[in-house]
Amino acid sequence: MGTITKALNLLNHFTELTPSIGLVEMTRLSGQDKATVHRYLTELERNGFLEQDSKTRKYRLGSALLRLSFLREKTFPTSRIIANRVNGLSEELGELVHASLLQGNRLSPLCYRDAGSGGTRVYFDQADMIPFHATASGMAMLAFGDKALVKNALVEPLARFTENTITDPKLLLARVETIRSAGFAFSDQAVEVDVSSVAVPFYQDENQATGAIAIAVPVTRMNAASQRKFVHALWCTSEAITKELGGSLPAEIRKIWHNEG
Amino acid sequence: MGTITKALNLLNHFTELTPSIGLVEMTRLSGQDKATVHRYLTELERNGFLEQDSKTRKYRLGSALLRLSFLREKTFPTSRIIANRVNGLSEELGELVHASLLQGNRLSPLCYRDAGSGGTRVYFDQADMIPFHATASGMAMLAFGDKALVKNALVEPLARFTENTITDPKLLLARVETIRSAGFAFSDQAVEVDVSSVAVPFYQDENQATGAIAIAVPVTRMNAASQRKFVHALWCTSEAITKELGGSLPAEIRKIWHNEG
DNA sequence: ACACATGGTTTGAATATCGAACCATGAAAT
DNA sequence: ATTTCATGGTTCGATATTCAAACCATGTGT
Repeated sequence: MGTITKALNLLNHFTELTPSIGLVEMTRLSGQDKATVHRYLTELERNGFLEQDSKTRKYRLGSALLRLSFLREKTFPTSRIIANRVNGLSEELGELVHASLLQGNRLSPLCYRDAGSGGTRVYFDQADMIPFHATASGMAMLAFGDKALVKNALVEPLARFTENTITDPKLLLARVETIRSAGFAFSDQAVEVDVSSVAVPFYQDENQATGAIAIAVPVTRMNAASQRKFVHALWCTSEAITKELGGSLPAEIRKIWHNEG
Repeated sequence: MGTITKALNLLNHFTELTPSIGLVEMTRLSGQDKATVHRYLTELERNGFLEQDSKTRKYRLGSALLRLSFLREKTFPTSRIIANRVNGLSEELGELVHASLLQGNRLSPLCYRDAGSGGTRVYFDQADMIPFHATASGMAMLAFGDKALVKNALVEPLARFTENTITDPKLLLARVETIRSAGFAFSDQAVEVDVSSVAVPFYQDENQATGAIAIAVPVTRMNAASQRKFVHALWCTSEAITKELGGSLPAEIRKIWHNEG
């Protein structure tokens, strides 16, 4: 692991709950030496990736990120494309729809839209990390993303969120296989009681999935018929997103989706 | 200059016109060795700061930037705060208002809003770099930002855009002094014929300006009376932005603005 | 088949990074 | 006022990473 990776990893310690971090705290979080961390932090700051509060001396994410994110979105509008489709689907179905993007071993929410059907809404927290083994989106990534993801998901014991969370690695692998042949991922109250989801992957190229789009509903609204409807809608939307992103569905995926549809 | 800075600088070569760059091209642009650049690029890619097109093998800005930008904006909503004020001011005056942020030696546009009064609009290009010596915003940064900016602005010869562009370093320094005592920056057709602007800085702390907010109008609508109106409006808006960003106006600035207002 | 450009990899030599120990400052506590 | 603790920040010799030149592999147009 090179210097650049180590430095950039510091940025991942900023979260919604800890938006600014001091030097010593960051050394604790990263497990590296204080002098090293300090050099990294100041160098990141000089480049606008961090800012330092002049009073508390704590560091926070910097405005260079805004500029580069803007530019990326202007020249390669992933976010806009996906958000449009998410909104469209949510409106069409009247349910909560959300999309997440994979980066490395991290799956993070990109956008969501709740049409607010019937008053019951599902909580969904943005800009945080999504656990792979307990969500439909995460399972979709394990099944259709880079093969290495599965191994990586098992290095740590699987956290339990509810009674339904899969914590046995063997069961998880079996579930991944099921999902692969079904062409969609599903999760029943595995991260939160009363919430069921289905998810499908989308592609930026024709190899591995780069993200997933999911529908989450109160468990009372999920049955065989509604699930079929949701999955079909997701398949269509994913195909549209994939096309707009300049990717294409892998042959085996296309086969499943079109035969079952 | 450390490794991190050199690697991060590669990101700055992506522009709206060159949104994806290959290895050799990047070597040329950065002036560094090919092996080095390749290591940097792959390491940036592994962290999601770049993505590589699977066909052309070119690199483009990655989605980690979206995630981090999102998080920054959620925990420290610079962009939202400024955009709100820009919109408000533009609506109030019916003129084009824009804001830019300083990062290092780079001034880049953050947002703009043209209320579209009278059909005449001013062209404004986002996500690019703003020249310091030829714009009101840039001059505001030279006058009220980090003192080192002025030196840095003079290392290269001053590019000429129109007949009115200041290209003589001595004249530039004199102009900076004028602006400092006036409390606002102005520019008359220095970057584009027929466009006049006024600009004032805003602050995230109480030392140096971190950005500028400006009004650009067709030269026919700029006279002593309208300029006074624009400057006054900018002062109020900057004070509001500065406060919302958690900063405060330096004593000497406050004195000028309140006495003249 | 050939030249040429691209992406990517290897090598010893050079250089920048690492990290233990150190300094400086400020806030509580005695 | 002095001590203590925690913080941010700096120094410097050992060492691990980066550098740059040469090389390989692949694809493309002639």
